[in-house]
Amino acid sequence: MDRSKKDQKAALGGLDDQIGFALRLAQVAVFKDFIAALKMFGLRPTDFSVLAVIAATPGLKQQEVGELLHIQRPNLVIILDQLQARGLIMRGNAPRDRRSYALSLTAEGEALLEGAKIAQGLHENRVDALLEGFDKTMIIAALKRISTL
Amino acid sequence: MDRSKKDQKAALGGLDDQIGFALRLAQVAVFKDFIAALKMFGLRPTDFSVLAVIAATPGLKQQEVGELLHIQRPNLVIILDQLQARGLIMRGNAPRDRRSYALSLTAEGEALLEGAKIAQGLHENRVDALLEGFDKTMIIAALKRISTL
DNA sequence: TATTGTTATACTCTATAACTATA
DNA sequence: TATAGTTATAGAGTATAACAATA
Repeated sequence: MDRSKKDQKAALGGLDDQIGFALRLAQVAVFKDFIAALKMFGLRPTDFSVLAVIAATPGLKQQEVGELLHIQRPNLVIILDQLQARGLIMRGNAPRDRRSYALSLTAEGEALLEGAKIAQGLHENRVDALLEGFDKTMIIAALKRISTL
Repeated sequence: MDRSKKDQKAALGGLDDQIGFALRLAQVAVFKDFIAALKMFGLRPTDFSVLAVIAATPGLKQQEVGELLHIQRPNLVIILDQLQARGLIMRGNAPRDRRSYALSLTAEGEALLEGAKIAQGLHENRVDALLEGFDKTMIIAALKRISTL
């Protein structure tokens, strides 16, 4: 171990051995890159995830989307308003419940999501390149386990 | 693989294979537990990290603390104001630069940090318990690597 | 001129209470 | 009485510009 690394470790007072500290720094770095990757589509990470979930299961209600992505219902309303104003999603009639909407993507939404997914793949490749020598599948499994805390 | 897990995977539209999505959920879960662990000390994660860094290297300037923890200088001012108002830190005179302060913990700050570090250890143990079967050292190494993105 | 700490401010995210229309 | 979506709002956390004191 070289001197500069030892010094940094001392300077952080044991912080860099904390899983939470390491998680936060990693998450900030990955989101920074992901946000940049989505910028040309006018999407934020949350927008992307909402579109992806609706595309995977058309007909979903707002509450169901919120539960899947851990987005509070009031906050999801704003996000969907914006996506709808851009013509990316539709709030269709739900089969037998006039309180809720059946969400779906427009053709434009499908097209944009397809492009965004390519950008997301390139972003993921950049992360993968850094993880050479690590078992990414195992890392994601560990992260999912941690999420159950 | 059982049916419910397959369904969930489909419903998330591939999102749960994204490193960023997994990172975010894990970070939220860990911070939720960490925030709860620190609550009885009246500290937030950021307060804890600031105290830990100052304790590790007394005499640090505000800017140096900000660089170590990725906290913008204006935001750090507020945090230090609060810690100082509680009598946990001191803004001493810097040796040969009257623009900056030499930061240090008060005796009270040292005592509080010691207690908080114990709580942090218990928190870390809870995470470790979940990670049985995983190589935590390798996971943290991977997270640090990801942070260089 | 450049830097340290500061003030003011704004923007995003997230969280909660209360309303409406339906069930 | 409960639920889905909505509105309004409040609280974190984070970001930038500009100023005073000092280098």
